[in-house]
Amino acid sequence: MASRVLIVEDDAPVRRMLSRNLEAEGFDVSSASDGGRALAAAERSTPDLVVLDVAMPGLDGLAVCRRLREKGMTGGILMLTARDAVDDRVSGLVAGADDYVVKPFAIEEVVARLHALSRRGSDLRRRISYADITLDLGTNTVERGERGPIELTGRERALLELLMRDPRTVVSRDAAIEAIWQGAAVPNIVDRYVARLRRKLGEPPLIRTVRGVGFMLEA
Amino acid sequence: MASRVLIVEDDAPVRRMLSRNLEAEGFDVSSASDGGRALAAAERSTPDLVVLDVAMPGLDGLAVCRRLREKGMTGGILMLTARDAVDDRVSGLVAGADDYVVKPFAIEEVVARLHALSRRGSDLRRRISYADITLDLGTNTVERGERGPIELTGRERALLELLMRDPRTVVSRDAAIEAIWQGAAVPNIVDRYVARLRRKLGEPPLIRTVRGVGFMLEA
DNA sequence: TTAAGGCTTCAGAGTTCTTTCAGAGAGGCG
DNA sequence: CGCCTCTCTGAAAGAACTCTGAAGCCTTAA
Repeated sequence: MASRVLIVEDDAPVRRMLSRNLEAEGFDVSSASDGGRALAAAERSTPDLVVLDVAMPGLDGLAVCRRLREKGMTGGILMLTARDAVDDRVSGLVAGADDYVVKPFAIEEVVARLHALSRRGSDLRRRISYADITLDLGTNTVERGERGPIELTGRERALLELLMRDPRTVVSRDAAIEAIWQGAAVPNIVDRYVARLRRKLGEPPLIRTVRGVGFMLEA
Repeated sequence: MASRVLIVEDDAPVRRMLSRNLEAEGFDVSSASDGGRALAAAERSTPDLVVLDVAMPGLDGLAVCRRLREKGMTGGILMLTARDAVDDRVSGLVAGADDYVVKPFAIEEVVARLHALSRRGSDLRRRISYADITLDLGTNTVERGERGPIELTGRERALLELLMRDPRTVVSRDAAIEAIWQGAAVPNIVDRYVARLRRKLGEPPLIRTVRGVGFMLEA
């Protein structure tokens, strides 16, 4: 009952090194050299764990992570990020990663974290709260006070999560489009989703617009 | 303008070691030995940065972190977590921490991360103050003493910022028009916005007219 | 293949901000 | 005290920004 690990890493030597070591640790390893292949591989046989390099040509780690979660992958995802790229780590968690290791890494570190993730299993339900709302990242639902669960679509959840990560801090349309749409969208799309969130979240209003700047979460 | 750091750590030797080293690094250090005291200390003088041990008797680091954020603390929070406690790190970030260091840590690591956070924080949420007013450049709001937040429009904020950059220094209409309107406007526009700021900022008056010259900020 | 739901864009309505003007008000000087 | 200049303010037109309904496209599920 070995955990199946999928390694996604474009650098062949690193990939092989990981592969070798994780196999030696008793994991059932498969690997992919880019984002597209990773998604295909995950489609074929859902891995229990994924080791994902953030920086890759083509579909990058964040995008892969997002897609995996959208497809219902619930296992642990360990990101490999560049040193000091704090933003990567945060975006990684936003995209649905569970933990990360900074490159260059000690292989023991990766092994230890994977074991931890595997132990933790898939019963994890990450949630974030602010004021009287709680967003369940596992099920894309929000609870507000005593009100029953409100179901969100993928985009709605992504935007709400972005706002909840930094409450009382303005998020510009550009920043949101960068984070959620990878820069490819009309600014108005943010307004559209803010409107939907406002309607779904009900009263009293939580999302405040700061004219000329963007939107922010505030109780 | 040293960054004020609050250290929250129940283990006295570790706390003293941190305190000594961070002071040597030029931080303005205060410390607390448990969660309750930490919140009280943060209440008294809002720190720019917080170093927070996750594992503490009573109110633990995660709870403290959450409370601090709820209270509007916007500075960087660095968590100290136990090795292999992956859940702690993730929950820490979810609770609002900005980064973490694994125990046992090298003091250099802590110092480096704090500097990084201090740098990041300063351009994420910049604020400038003079007398009893504080202008939040991120949200275009002003707070005056105990009064609630006053929202400014883009032009109002630009003008107030200009005045606050050099308090007690006269800014001529031409200079203001040059800086804010790129030279394309009637001098009277400045009067118009000074009037609005005066009304919004209330009593006692802060913007003084220097007849024949311009305006200046003075308590 | 159809149906349903989500995603995105567009255009018009609604709201808020910006700018100008003109006249009232205040200050300084002979 | 009177005059002249500079400053202040209300009103209003115009510009900019935000919000929302509607419609088309795409993906997924049946």
